[in-house]
This record gives sequence, C-alpha cells and structure tokens, in this order.
Amino acid sequence: MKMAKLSEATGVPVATIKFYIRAGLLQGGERSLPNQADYGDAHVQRLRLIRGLIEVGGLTVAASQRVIEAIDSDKPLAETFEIAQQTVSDELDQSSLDPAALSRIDELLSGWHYHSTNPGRLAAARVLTAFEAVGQHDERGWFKRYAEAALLAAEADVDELETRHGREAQAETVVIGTVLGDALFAALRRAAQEHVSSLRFSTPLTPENSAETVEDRS
Amino acid sequence: MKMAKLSEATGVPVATIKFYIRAGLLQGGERSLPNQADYGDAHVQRLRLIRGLIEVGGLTVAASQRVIEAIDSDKPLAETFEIAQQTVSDELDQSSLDPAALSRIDELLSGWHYHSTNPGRLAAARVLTAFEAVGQHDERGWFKRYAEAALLAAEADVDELETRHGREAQAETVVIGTVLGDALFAALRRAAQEHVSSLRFSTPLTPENSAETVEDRS
DNA sequence: AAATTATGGATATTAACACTATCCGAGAGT
DNA sequence: ACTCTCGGATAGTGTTAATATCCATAATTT
Repeated sequence: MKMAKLSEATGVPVATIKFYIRAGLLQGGERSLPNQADYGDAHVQRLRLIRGLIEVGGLTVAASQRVIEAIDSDKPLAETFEIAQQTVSDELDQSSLDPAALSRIDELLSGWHYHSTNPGRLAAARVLTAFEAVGQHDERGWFKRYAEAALLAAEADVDELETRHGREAQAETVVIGTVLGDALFAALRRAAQEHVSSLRFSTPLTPENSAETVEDRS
Repeated sequence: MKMAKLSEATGVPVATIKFYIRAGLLQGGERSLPNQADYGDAHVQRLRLIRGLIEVGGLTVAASQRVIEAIDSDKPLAETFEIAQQTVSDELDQSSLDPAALSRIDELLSGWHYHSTNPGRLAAARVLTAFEAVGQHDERGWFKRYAEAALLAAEADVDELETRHGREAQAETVVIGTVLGDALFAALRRAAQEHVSSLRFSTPLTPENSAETVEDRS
C-alpha cells in the first residue's frame, strides 16, 4: 500500500501523514527504492490510534509520541501506565502546590494507596486550590463523591484491562483507556447533568424544544 | 487599587491583565483620569476565576469569555448551564457522527432524559467510534460503568448547586462545577487507577521507591 | 520643582502548535 | 514517451496566548 492508499483508508491527508512520520509518531513505510515505500495494515491501525489520541483524546502530537513509544517499548506494564498518566496530566511541581491542599486530598483519599508523585494527586490538589480561590466551598462532599465515582471508573478500567492478553495489547488498552476515559467520562457527565437537573428542577432546560428529547423520540 | 496592585494580588502579570481587558474577559477599571483607573475587589475575584478557568480548567480565552458573559447575564440558570456545557465541549455536528454509535449511546443511557443535542451525548458517540476504530471492544461494560459513575458525579453537582442561593451565585457554581469538575474527576481517576491496580496486581508500580507511597508516609 | 517612576492604551513581537503547501528529482503506470 | 505520483525536504499558514515596546500623561520621590 502506498501513501495515497493509506491516506484514503484513514481519511488523513497525505501531508499530515508525512508530518506524523517526520514527528516520529508513525513509522515510515518499508522502502523498496530510494523514493518508494510500502505501508501495511499496521500503519492503518497506528494512524487510527494517533487520530483517536489527538482528535478525541485531545493529546498534542508530542504527547501522542510519548505514549506510542511506551506501547512499542518492552517496558513493564506498570511503567507504561505511569507514562500514560504523566503524559495526559499537566506537569505539576509538588513545590508549586499548596501543601495544605495536598494534605486535604490525601485525607480525602485515605485508604487509597498511591505514590506521592501520582499526577492525579497533584492535579486534584490544584483543583482544590482553584476551587477555593474562586470562593466556592465543598459543602455537600462534592470532592468525596467525585472520589467515589472515580473509584468506580478505575475499577472498570482495570477489569477491562484484564480482558486483554499480552504486554502490547495490555499496554495499548492502558493508553487508550487512560486517554479516552477522560473524554468518555466528561461526555457522560454532561448527559447525566442534564438528566439529573431535569428530574430535580422539573424545569425543561430549553422549553421551546423539549419535545425533542431523546426519551420523547422513542 | 491600581493595576500593579491587582497584578500583585493575583499573581497575574500586568501585560496579561491588559490582554484580558482587551479581550473583554475582564472589565476595565473605573477611570478617574485619561490615564488612570481604579480596580476593586470584584476585579481580583474575577481575575482569579479567569485564571482558574484557563489554567486549571484548560479553557481558551474565548471560551472563558463566553461563560463569564453567561454568568453576568440575566439569562435563566438552565441557559447558563447549557452555555457552560457547550463551551467546554468540542463542537460536534450530529451529521458527522456515526448514527449507529449515537443509537448505542442512547440505548446505554436509556432512562436518562436529555436533549438529542446534548453535547455529552454527541461526544460520547464520538468516543465510542474512536474506541472501536482502534480495535477495542467493551467487554465488561466499561461504558455502562462509566455512565453509572457519571450519574453519581452529576448528582453531586446538582446537590452542590442547591447550596447556593441567587441566580448569579448559582450561575457561577454551575460554570465552575462544569469546568473544574472535568479536571477534578480526571485527577481523582488517576489516583484511583493507581490504587486499584496496586490492589489488583500486588505489583508495586515503581518498585524502587514504593516506600514513598502516601500510605506509608503516615 | 525637578527627576524618576508608573500608568493606561495602542501596537508589535514572540513562541508554540498542528498542519498545509510547494519543490524536487526519481520511479510507476499506460 | 509521456504523464502521474512517489517520498523527502523546506517553507509557509493560521491560531492562540501571551509579552514587549511606545507613548503621552500622572504620581511619587527628593
């Protein structure tokens, strides 16, 4: 398969494919002649993965490069998992965070076992700081309830991972789950927010077209 | 308060404050003379909100502008909520999505009441499409379990909202909850993932420094 | 009061990012 | 033989979020 075909098979423009190859995101095809190369099914799959990570997962090209490299490496699964987490998280320096916020996160998650460098721990502390800086306070255990929801999701993640066999398949699932999981949860939360508030307030969100709800369609 | 003081109080550089004012994100100070203006506490609060939305919530300046405008407007709460959801979501066109994926999301969320245009519904369908395009399949109800977790979070969101009184306070909470909620959940999920996998696999994630876990510190 | 510093507003510049377009000389297709 | 297409290199585009610089006043120090 030549590049035009690869482009057609994935919907990614040729110029973009070349760009990904240059960026080290995608392997170049097998060169048969100085100016001919051949691409296979693996390239199609990889390109789909790249597009998913970038478009749906919102990763940068550099971030995608890192997680793909981790999948292809022979690092143990736990390390790939760490790389995936770090890559999707902003780089936060423990010293730039409010120690009190960190303590409160640790207290909130007491019983959980994680490293002090876990990107989620640091990011959660930053959210707590920002939340309070804008004058909000957690009156009804908002953080605690989010932690419970996060635990459910994490259990689902690990269960799903266990259906895969072999290091590479598992590594791929870890990366996809880490990246797309954020997008999936965010999406479902929005639907759930509308659902819950329509129940709670019995005020249609957009009265003028409430006849078009999904429920009403069926 | 003059600009230097405002800058000092919030940690935001003067040039950046000027940029936000130009962008319509922040109101200019009260002008006393052609080249003098005075800023108050409201400016400090607003600036903190802006920084939270941008830095922690990952919004663009334009997106922040839209949600702030929604807070300041006198639109009904439901409309502000809609704007917040749309603003944090990628603009997706129903016609660009796989109808089969949309149906499966609706089936997954049957019993939920939401509009067919809900940004979360569309985003979830896109995630489903991407998930399957990279060769994954949802073997253990991953999506379903995420939906349950999302429901818990949404209930927490609405409960938290009900502690606030008055349209503007509620509108602000809606926006902050919508924006920071994504970041919070993503963060807590990462911590939970490490927790669950350490339980499940009994393999320390980073053997060389497992003595530094949060649990061990206490 | 003179000298220095700071102010608000306008304009310009920077840096990162993700593409996208154009050239090129060398094969492939017909 | 003639056009099309290839891969690879280089340059250019559009967007975004700041930063930097200028300038004519004002405020502040001395």
